[in-house]
Amino acid sequence: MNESLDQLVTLFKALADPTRLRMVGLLAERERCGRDLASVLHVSPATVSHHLKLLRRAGLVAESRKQPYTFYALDHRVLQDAVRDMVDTEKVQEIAAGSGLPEEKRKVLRNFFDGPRLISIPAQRRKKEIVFEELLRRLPRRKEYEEKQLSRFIEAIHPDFCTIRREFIMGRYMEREDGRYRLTEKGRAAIAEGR
Amino acid sequence: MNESLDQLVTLFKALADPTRLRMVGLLAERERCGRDLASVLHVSPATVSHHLKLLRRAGLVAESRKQPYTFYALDHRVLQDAVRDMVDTEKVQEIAAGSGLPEEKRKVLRNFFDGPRLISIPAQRRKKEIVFEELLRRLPRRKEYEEKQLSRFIEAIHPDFCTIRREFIMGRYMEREDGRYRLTEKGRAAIAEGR
DNA sequence: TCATTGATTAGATAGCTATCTAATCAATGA
DNA sequence: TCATTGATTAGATAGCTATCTAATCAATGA
Repeated sequence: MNESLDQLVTLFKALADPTRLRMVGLLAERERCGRDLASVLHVSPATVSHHLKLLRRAGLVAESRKQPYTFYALDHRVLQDAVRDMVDTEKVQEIAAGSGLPEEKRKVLRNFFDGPRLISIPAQRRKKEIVFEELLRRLPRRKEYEEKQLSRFIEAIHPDFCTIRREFIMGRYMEREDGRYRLTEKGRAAIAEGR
Repeated sequence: MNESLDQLVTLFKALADPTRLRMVGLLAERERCGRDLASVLHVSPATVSHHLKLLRRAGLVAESRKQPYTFYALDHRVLQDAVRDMVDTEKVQEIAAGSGLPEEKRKVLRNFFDGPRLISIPAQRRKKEIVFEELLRRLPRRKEYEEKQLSRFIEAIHPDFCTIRREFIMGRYMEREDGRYRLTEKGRAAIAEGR
């Protein structure tokens, strides 16, 4: 799940340096030996070797030994695959998601939320739980909320603030006293744990 | 000319860190405020602020203030444009080229070389000069070359090694003594300067 | 066998960077 | 007016990294 994140980071790290990026450009043009690269880039052969190691690690170079030279060329595939992922918004989302919540929660949240707004209140107990904990997380953090204030916050996410406010109490995420609402221990834990 | 290299490096640097890459993923999903990002990513708000600065610098985020929050969202355009450049081999070549040789030389070399091989020997004096200096650069570096050896090296690049070998002498890039060839001062300068 | 030559590795170093805590800022609501 | 809250900045620090020189390796040709 996290592999793809690490792999992408390795790739972007490889490209995140002017010398290496120029190397990539040079190798895209034609294969070149290390000595040539060093002289074109005005760095020492040792430095070229160092950069090649990082490019290799990212899977960007193909090499062929022809004594006394080693010729390096760009392997476009890795670059193109990765780069295509970044154009696809869905794929980009997965990068973050993969290393965050477990599959189940992500799916539920995706189904019931439309960006900032809740589409509908789930009926199933488990799904309801996931959604309500997310709602909790999205509230501005206050030591306590007045009923009117809390309702306003909820309304920004879903019109039926009455039901949701009531569910917060019934689910023991919040407790109410004198018309004031406060997070319970369980509520605070859900916020912290969820993410 | 170099702007595009620097811009790309800035972009890849922005993406070359697991925390930031996850931020990009999260912001691709929907806009989020700083506090949320901090809690999802398990880092301090200060760290989020730091990363946002780098993402902003790369042109990756759009923000909208809604007291007391600032909401950040991914601006896909920059990412997609840049990333598309990397899929296009020609564009990638330009990255390196732009920050190397002047326009004229690049054009001549592109026209007369097909990767590792010389297509034809230019007739125009200026173009000939550019091409011969490139040939010189591509020879294995030796203190001196025997005629046969030199011919073999040249032949790997173009079949008419006789003409080219002769031109090396006539252009004063090399001098010949006892059937042995050596680079002149001018020859060495051309190699060093050219790149 | 030894000198040459391209590539890599080891070791050093200056400069960068991800992260934190603490301080400050800016807006809000009590 | 003051406490709260989210965001940013200042300053510190541990760890990373681009680069170099020097040493070593590996193949070749004299």
